[in-house]
Amino acid sequence: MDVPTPPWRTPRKIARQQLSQDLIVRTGLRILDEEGLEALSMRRVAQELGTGPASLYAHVANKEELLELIFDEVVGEIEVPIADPARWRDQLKELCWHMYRVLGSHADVGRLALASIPVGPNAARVSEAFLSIMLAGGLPPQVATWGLDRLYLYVTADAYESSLFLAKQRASGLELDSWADQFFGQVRTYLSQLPADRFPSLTGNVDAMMRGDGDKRFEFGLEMLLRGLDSFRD
Amino acid sequence: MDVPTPPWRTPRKIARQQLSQDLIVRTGLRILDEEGLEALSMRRVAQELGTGPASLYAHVANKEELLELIFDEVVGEIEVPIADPARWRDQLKELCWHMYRVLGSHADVGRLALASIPVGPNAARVSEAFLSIMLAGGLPPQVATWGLDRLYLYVTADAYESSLFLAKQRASGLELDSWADQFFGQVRTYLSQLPADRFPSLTGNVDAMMRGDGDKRFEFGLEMLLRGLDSFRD
DNA sequence: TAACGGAACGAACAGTGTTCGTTCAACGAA
DNA sequence: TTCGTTGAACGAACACTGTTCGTTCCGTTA
Repeated sequence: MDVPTPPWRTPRKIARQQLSQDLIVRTGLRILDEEGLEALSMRRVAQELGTGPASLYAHVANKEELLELIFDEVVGEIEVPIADPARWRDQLKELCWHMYRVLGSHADVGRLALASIPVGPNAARVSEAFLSIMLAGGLPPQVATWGLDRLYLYVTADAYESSLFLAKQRASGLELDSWADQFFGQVRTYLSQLPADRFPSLTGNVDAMMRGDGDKRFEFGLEMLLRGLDSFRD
Repeated sequence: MDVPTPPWRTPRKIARQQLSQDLIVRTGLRILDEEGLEALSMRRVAQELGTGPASLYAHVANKEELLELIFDEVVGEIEVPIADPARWRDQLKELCWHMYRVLGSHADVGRLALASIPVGPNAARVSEAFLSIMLAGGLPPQVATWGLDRLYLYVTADAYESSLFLAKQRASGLELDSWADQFFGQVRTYLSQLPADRFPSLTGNVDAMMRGDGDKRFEFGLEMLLRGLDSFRD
């Protein structure tokens, strides 16, 4: 025989739901994947979990921490190899590509890529892999550690830039192909119409400027970096 | 003998002020330099100009456009050389360093560096300089244009990352040196305390990981890129 | 059983970018 | 000179944001 709730007491909707940091992070990542970074607010996450935004703060310090946790969650998808001295260059390349693809598969995550210091548990794991590969390849420790720093910056910067393009495409409401045609068509027109006397190199190489998609440019830059890194070998 | 304003008409504070896009951009840049990116809101700019935020929209489409214009204003400070075939490598290096320094002198501008497609008038001027130097150095057009793309990404990404550190320092309320000691001390401790069996490379090279300030790392990465670029010469 | 501590929660705060409708002022035509 | 037009300038308001503060709930321990 329960005593009925007095009418002056606000009834709760449901029994309190158990939250956890992991649940919040996974929910955030799902929202980001499906709706984009702009849709990822504390309220949106809370709504998805059937609660209010204030409840999230028992598990994450603030939104910034949530974003860092989400990014590290994604980095957790990166599989890392065991270093092989005979294949260190290929392994570095493959690892960079793998990272590039994982970040690209959660498109808007690129926008978080440069926002955090790589000290999450998964980022440390990936850093260890990078470093061990370079050390196995005979690079001096200082070259390897700085190489790690710069390669990580390169991959995350490329991811960041790609995510910006994607945001523009999404904001346009167009399909990716339509948007790309339009956007890059505009860039081409802009370059073509620059005054040739002041911009002879740009106007004279518009085709070369426009050639190559994101993959090709990433590949080219990576090759630059790896060749440069190789030149520091003893 | 003027007729007095009727009391039912809201009196204007002052005579209407003439605004211009240039004035808004310069004001925005000043606020960003003095108070940081977080303080740069439409309201803050409008306040500084003695008006309301809605007035700015007669001159800039939205905040995003204002930030792009501010960035291009800063890029306008970059002096570009005339390409010299005999010194193309040095010239590239100097241009990158010059750009690095200009971006660094407006510290929070780095946060805008990756946000815009480099098609502003000043960005085009800098792009032309990069490209002409590489072409003068004998690089094939495709290598030069992709090299431009990747070098630009590198410099702006480094600026972005640096500005993040600066934001953390500013948020801490500490002086730069105090904050750096504390922050990097924490990173060092974190690395040192990773389990050595799972992170042998990181834990075995903490000193090398921590060595080198931003300038050194930028220099190293730039050297990687330039050596790599050189390897593509015919 | 009562007290404690941490999780969960709602209300509210201060702030954001932007839009909408209005006012102002300059300019050109009649 | 007057009137109409147009674009700049403006204020009020909207919808939204991250976060804090105070309260309630619930599990654990003494």
